[in-house]
Amino acid sequence: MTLQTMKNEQVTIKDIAKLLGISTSTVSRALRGMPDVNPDTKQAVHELAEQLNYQPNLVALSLVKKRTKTIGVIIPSFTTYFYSKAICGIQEVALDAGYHIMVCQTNEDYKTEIKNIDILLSSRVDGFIASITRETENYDHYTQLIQRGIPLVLFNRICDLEVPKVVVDDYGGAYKATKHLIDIGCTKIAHIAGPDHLYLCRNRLRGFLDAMKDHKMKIYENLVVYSDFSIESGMQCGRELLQKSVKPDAVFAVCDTAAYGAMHVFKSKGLQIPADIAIVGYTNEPLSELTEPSLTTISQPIFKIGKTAAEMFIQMMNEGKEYIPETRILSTELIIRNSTRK
Amino acid sequence: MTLQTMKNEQVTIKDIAKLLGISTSTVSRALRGMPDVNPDTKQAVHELAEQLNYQPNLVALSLVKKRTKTIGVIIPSFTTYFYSKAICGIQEVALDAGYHIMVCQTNEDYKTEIKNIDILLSSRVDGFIASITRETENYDHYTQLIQRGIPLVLFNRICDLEVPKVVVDDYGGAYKATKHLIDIGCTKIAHIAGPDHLYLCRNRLRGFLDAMKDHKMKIYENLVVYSDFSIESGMQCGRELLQKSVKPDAVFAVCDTAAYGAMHVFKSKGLQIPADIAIVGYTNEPLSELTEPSLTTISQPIFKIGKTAAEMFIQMMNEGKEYIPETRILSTELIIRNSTRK
DNA sequence: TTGTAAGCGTTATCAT
DNA sequence: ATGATAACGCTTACAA
Repeated sequence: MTLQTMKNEQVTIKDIAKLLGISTSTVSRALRGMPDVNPDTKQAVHELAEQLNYQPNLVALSLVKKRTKTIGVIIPSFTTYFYSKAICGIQEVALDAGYHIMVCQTNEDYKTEIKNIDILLSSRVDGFIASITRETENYDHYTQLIQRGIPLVLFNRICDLEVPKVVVDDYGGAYKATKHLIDIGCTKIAHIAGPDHLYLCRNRLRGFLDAMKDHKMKIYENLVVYSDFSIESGMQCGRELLQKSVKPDAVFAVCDTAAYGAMHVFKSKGLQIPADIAIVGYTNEPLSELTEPSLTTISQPIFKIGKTAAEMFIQMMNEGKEYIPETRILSTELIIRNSTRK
Repeated sequence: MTLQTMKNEQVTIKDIAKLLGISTSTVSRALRGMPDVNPDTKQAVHELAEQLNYQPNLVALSLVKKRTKTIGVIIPSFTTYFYSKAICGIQEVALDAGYHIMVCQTNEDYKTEIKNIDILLSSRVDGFIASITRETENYDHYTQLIQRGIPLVLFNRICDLEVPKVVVDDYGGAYKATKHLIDIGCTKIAHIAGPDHLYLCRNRLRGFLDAMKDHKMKIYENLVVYSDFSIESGMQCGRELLQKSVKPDAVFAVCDTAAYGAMHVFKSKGLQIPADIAIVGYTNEPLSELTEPSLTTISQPIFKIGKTAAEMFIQMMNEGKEYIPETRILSTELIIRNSTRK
């Protein structure tokens, strides 16, 4: 019966030391491959560690090093494709760099956002990668992090703070989408916007408006309606638009899900897409290829957004105070599908 | 300038003790609301703690208590609706019980599954809630956990181990789905199955076959084709089915995503759904309501699955060796939509 | 009611 | 090249 089968407990550096009749410091040094340790000792330690299936106790390490190598990630929702995909990117980079992630969702609730930060803080995460809720208008909880010198990277849903950020070119994407609708001959173009105090939404709205202006299109102010990104609110917006005095012949939606909702309403009212009304979304979710008709959209490099955010986080950790916040803007691509192929 | 603004470091029990001129043990006791501590002292401690914004250091607590109050969660993929929703349920219960979760995805890769367990183990998670990959055929890594007395709860994708499990009534759901197709008059019913060594898939297949037998339907063996759950493989299966000598007039798919793929292929080949071919899926993803036609499906209480798994985990943690593994089978519901409304 | 001291698993600073 | 020892922040006997 070996040591490990005898007791349930994980093997520690002490066990190895005792078994080898040496001190824990020597074992520690050997394990970490430090110089100034006898090759024979080193080998013996490694062999025994292997044999006993020794796993360093990260909890103890965290306590002494005063850092947990854990990144707190705050997102609005797990079930939104964008965020689940972004997490993939974050985790890939994090694990490669020896970091773990701990993810909390806010459910778009400001209070929950604050609570999540607190929860993660008491777990002593080394810092945060976050996307703010659509409700958040007060950034004190984030400002406090900055003041306390706790690394913070914002992605996608950012706000006006002196921290590294990763976003896509929301303005440019929206501009491209709108121009595309103009190019195919639409004249009464509507926009299903998102929550107004998110930069992301304002930028997409600006891109829409500027594209319209630049191409001398008449802007119908009441053809801009507001959604909360969800399918349901997309449906609501679709219904709203159909009741306007000016009937739109195209819609640019702030995201694919809102577009799905609107599209569904249009079809159920007997409208032909794109003949009667063309639609463009934003994000390029996997299903956008399969909707009927398939959805023209702006694709975002979501995985890369996550990766970039994590890379910036780790750089920030490594460089400490020297690190100068930078905003990385990734580019988007117009994917033309049947919802705009007249 | 107060203590906390002076130094970046988090306030500790020592700081409070020093400031109050008492010992750390008293502070600790006061903070935890233990009896036998002078009400005045207790109040002073609480007030100062509040004022200094003291947050207990969970890392230190974990070290002394030899448990981290963290659950390792292993899922095939973040971006699959089912798992992201299940995580919501898990996290809700976990947070309420003072637990944190640390989620890793396997990407359906067996080696990654093993690696994830290792990673989480070195973080000293208290146990695991897991769904195995579709590749996993060897369960040694899980058996080792059990032997070491580390709590494990399996959900959805389970295997034959003596641990608590949460599943839906896969057999019954499949039976209901198939019977529905029979009821509406289909006679050549195909099944898009999933990876054969997942119980979940075998049970759905059995449910399908039994429903057919019980209703004296002719079973066309080569109308059972295998997918890997993805949209793409659903498309592949759809194409396959159309090439069979016997043309199916209905399909029961192992999951909604595979159904989406098949549906897309059928439509692109000019088939009318459900007139030419009816379709039923499994899971009831949010989008299944919006597909064209909307998808009849078996809805699963995903959030509840997650919650139940977490509840069982916590019960297991609390009861320790006394806990007797139990398998909770949640029921499903047939949601009839247009893909089967002839 | 409160304080002292040991311990959780590790690293780091001195000695030796 | 190696060993003691203190420290990380907290809990917990045991003393007082």
